Amino acid sequence: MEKTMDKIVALAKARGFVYPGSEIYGGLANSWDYGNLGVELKNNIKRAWWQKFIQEHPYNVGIDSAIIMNSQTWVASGHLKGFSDPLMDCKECHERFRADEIIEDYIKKHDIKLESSVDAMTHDDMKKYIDDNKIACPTCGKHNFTDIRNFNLMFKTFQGVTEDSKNVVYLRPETAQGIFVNFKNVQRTSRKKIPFGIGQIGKSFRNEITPGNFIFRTREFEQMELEFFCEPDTDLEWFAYWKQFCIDWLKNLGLKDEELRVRDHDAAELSFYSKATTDIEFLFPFGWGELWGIADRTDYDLTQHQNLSKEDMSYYDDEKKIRYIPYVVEPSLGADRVTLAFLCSAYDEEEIADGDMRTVLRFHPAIAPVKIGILPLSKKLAEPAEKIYLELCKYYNCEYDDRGNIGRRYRRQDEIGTPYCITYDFDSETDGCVTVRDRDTMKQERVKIADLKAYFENKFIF
RNA sequence: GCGCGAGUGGCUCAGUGGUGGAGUAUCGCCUUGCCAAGGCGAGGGUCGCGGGUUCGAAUCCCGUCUCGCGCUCCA
Repeated sequence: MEKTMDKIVALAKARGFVYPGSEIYGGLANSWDYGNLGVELKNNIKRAWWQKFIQEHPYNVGIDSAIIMNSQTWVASGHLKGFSDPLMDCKECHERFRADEIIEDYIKKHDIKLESSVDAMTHDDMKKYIDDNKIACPTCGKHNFTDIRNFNLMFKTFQGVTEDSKNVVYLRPETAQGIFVNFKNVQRTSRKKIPFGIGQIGKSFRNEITPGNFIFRTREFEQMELEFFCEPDTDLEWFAYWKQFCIDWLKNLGLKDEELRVRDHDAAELSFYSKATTDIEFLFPFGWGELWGIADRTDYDLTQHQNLSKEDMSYYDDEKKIRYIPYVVEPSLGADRVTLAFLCSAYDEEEIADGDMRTVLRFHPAIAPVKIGILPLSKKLAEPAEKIYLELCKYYNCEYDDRGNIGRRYRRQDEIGTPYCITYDFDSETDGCVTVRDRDTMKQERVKIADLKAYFENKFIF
């Protein structure tokens, strides 16, 4: 079986997982909408994350912070500076470069010492320096660049009705900062002692120049982040702990060993704030892609906020009688890309009889958008079957379908990844039983209608 | 932003100057009664948009928009 993005994107659209965004207006590049099944799948995944990381984890609590924050937040976090790149194009060969990098390369090559650092230069300074020194295009060797334009990767907007620069605000590029600025609040109200963690699920926005690969990289995306606060010098132990915890979560929900790999960042790749970073990657049809970044952020963020806000971010340990700014280990997971990973992993085409193919999404029952399909064998049996549906959908997301023949309806449920189908047949009238068919084993079992709720009780937990 | 490619029912596509089609999907009826069956029928498209050439344009020409892929970015 060949698993391709084309097939998965087509199935996603055809069955209501994901549609192209704003389609009736010709679409909007790289925006996607979750459909009737997609929202169930994604919600189930988010719920599964919340359950293991917050609800069942004695150390952690959750919050939900605002998307638009005081802009000082982004000064402290470094985003206002670091997310902004001076870009220019070579008019000769149309390659695009970062002006600061071209200058850095040039001074390194010629062993020149600048009076001030490149970071301190304005765009005009950089342009002038490049022109004065006739720095050549690294690709074609000519010197004919466009002006430098600023690419800020944060979405900018205005709070209030006037477009006054004083009111400039940004859509958050990560959910983490909403946790850091609330560190004191949550610690106080939850009465947690260190070590403890604060988790959050929410949308973030980055004006990426190159998004792509379906919902893998989009400008608007959802994150599931945990910021775990611990004592300095215990960070590496917790780093290892969370790394394993994340891997276990993915595997328990059905991702396979051969689809996952763990990649540690080397020194050159590490972000300025991070002491250690590990990516958990998934093998998508287009190649390996990062799902989960686990970073040791040290005390960087809390220190930055303390310095800028003048608010004390330290924690006092009553038992050890020591005061410190906590270290932070951050497992950060992309909700959209992990949804895509589960979709890709679940996709299967199977030959069930000679030449008879079916497409199956083998979701773990816990994340399957529809848990039970209820299918009367004949339309004449619609009424009692509907009664079963109305009872079961109080507990599980169910779908009732009496259209077309029974085989077609089974296949349809297979295609959306429904783990169980209930068939009400003519015998049900007399023996009070229905047939429950398992998606993966294709085995059928007679179950008393009265026992159905209990029968499914433990099928959808993980 | 640059380069390449593509826009015709929900989907896949045919139609290359003369009254817009097929398969599939959807919906209805009949038949069947446990794995995409059969029959009959229905709905659904100003052919991305604008202009030009022509008696006549989905088709030729010009422009434009949108999408996809690649590149620079992914603190």
